Amino acid sequence: MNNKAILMECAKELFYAKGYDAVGVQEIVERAGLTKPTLYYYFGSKIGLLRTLLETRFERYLSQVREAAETRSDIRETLYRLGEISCAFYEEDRQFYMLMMALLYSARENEAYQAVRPYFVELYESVVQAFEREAGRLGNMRGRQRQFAIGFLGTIHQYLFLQWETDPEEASGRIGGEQIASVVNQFMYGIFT
Amino acid sequence: MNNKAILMECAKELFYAKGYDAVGVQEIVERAGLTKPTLYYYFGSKIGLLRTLLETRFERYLSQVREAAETRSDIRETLYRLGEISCAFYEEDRQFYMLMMALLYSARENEAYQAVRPYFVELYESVVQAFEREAGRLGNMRGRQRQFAIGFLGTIHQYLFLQWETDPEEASGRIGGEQIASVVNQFMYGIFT
DNA sequence: CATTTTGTATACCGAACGGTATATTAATCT
DNA sequence: AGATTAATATACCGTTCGGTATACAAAATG
Repeated sequence: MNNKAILMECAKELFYAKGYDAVGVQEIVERAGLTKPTLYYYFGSKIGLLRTLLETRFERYLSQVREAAETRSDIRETLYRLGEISCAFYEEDRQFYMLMMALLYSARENEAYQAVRPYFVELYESVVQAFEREAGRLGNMRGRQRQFAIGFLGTIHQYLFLQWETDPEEASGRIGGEQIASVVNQFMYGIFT
Repeated sequence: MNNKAILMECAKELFYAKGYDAVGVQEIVERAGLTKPTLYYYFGSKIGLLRTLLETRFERYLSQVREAAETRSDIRETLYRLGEISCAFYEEDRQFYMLMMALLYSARENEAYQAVRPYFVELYESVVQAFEREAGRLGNMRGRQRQFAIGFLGTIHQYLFLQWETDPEEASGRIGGEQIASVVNQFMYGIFT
């Protein structure tokens, strides 16, 4: 790993553990075994570091979501695929996933929030699109695609959040396909399944 | 309002807007038109201020939830009541509600997170209890009460989150009973209703 | 080989951080 | 009235904040 990558990794760990605002630039470079000018050389600013981190890590997930949402298939299939992708993203780096969520829920004025927001807006819009493609087939959706999209993403996330509260370290193995199917099922058909 | 209450109100507004860590004690007292020793006289520390704020605002909501969760009735009725209470809590002070969520999603090491966590644990456990009381009647729940509880709270919250993203200011009126019923319905019976 | 570009470090900036020692005023109690 | 307590302010503490001016070494480029 080169110094740029080291800085991003250290920053991610610290942002996750202490929160973006609470982490000092000094702290990041100390963990990386480097000095401040090096960080400023690569990223220009603290928020620049975060932005680079988001760009390199979130974009791949987002493109997978886009593809799944655009692929014309059964809604259940689509939702399952979206669940699968999201779980994989979570498992790839739990810290990063939870950091994203923390940033999403941080204050509006906060520049860290403003940095993640566009990514979540696009994520959300992709999922809305998936539901909209189904609107024709599901006669009773009557403009509730937005509610469904945010509800679905929320359900998936709640599941991962529970998973993580139970076992923050990656002790347990991968999340099984049946589990994803169970969550998708619950979302689609409710709790009496 | 006495100075203690003024300080809490100002702190809440700032914590909501900028995040707990990003707000300085100086900033709070300036907005309140007071000085630091006054704040430290009442709360002892910055985190003490937050703790007092949580205690005075969250406890009431929590006791309502407890009561609703313990009241023996139809599960649908119970969920509706919980939705109602949560919406009321949200509408009573949207800033405070969103601040709570932001704190819940902040980093584990963060003392602000540690301050809110117990409240959410109790909230969660109350709802688990409500589902557990129904376990006998719902034969197919087989130990999924925890998943349902967090799923339900998540669904309600996602709905409020959408509501707030759409209209952060309290421009629109109260959330209607049918809307709550619709969300509870979606949770219970899925999206094909 | 000379020059430019890339990458890294030392040492510093003013500002803001959370918190406090001390003093003073206003209200309460004896 | 005198003593005590509650409530507020002035002025300060050492530390850390994000960021930078400058210098220097290594590597790429002509």
